Amino acid sequence: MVVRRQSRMRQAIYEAVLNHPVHPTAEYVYEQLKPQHPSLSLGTVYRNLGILAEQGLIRKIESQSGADRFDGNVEPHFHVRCRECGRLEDVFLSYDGQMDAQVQATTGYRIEEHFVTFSGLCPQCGKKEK
Amino acid sequence: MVVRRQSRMRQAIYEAVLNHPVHPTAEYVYEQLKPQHPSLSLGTVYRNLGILAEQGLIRKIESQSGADRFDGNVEPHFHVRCRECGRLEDVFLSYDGQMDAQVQATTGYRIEEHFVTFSGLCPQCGKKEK
DNA sequence: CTCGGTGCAAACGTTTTGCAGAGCA
DNA sequence: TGCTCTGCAAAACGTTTGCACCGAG
Repeated sequence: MVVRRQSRMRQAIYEAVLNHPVHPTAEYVYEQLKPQHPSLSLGTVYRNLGILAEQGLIRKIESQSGADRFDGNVEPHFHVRCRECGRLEDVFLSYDGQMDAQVQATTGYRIEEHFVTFSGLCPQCGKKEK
Repeated sequence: MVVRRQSRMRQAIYEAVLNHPVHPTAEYVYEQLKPQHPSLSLGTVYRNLGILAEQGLIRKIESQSGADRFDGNVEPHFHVRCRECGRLEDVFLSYDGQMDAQVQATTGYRIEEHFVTFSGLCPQCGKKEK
């Protein structure tokens, strides 16, 4: 890997992901930082989110239909997504590493991790649907 | 929902997904059907895959980095993806519906289902990496 | 001074959409 | 005949990349 220098922009992008309660998209991070950093470009946001994910400082979460999201919490944890409004939140359940071993034995894959995503309706959308 | 008519094209697209061992992309379905249906267009494939998924006849699987994949198996089951070559296969583990209830209780979401994706190296890529 | 970071804009791959015509009920 | 489905092409969308300049070390 290339040796990375310290850069104010990357630090700001990192903090924007860390400090945000939701799991922001690249576009969202861009809009958050644009006021304080008028020269910022979207390409830089994408580049740095990619670098940060590669370094293991943040995680990239693929979102079904729509833009990728990023997560400042790198501990194993799961997510719940509202199928109506797309809201994505953390779920704290114990990570069952035994499942990885079990799948590794039956599939022949060298399993490194697994992701769990719950899907349903968030409280707001659940009310509307009734 | 709009009342759907029967269409040969949609039926053919449905069968292409069902009869295929892997989890095909829209592009792949298109290439499979093009020889027998020279007038077929990619837009029609996308439209019909969307309709079939909406009707619950197939499932849409979001694939991290790359094109969406479709799955003719609508029974709850999980997937394993090779992080190197992107191969996606089924994993048969018992579906734990209790987890849904547990998450519903702690998050307030009305949970309908959950998805599990294992990630690692497939046997071929595992060999290369050694 | 060197080499990584940045802004800008163009390009990319995937998916969606507007339209006019074909086809099912 | 109604309204859906289709092909086509253009456009939308999220993301990546080439380039020239800026800036950290």
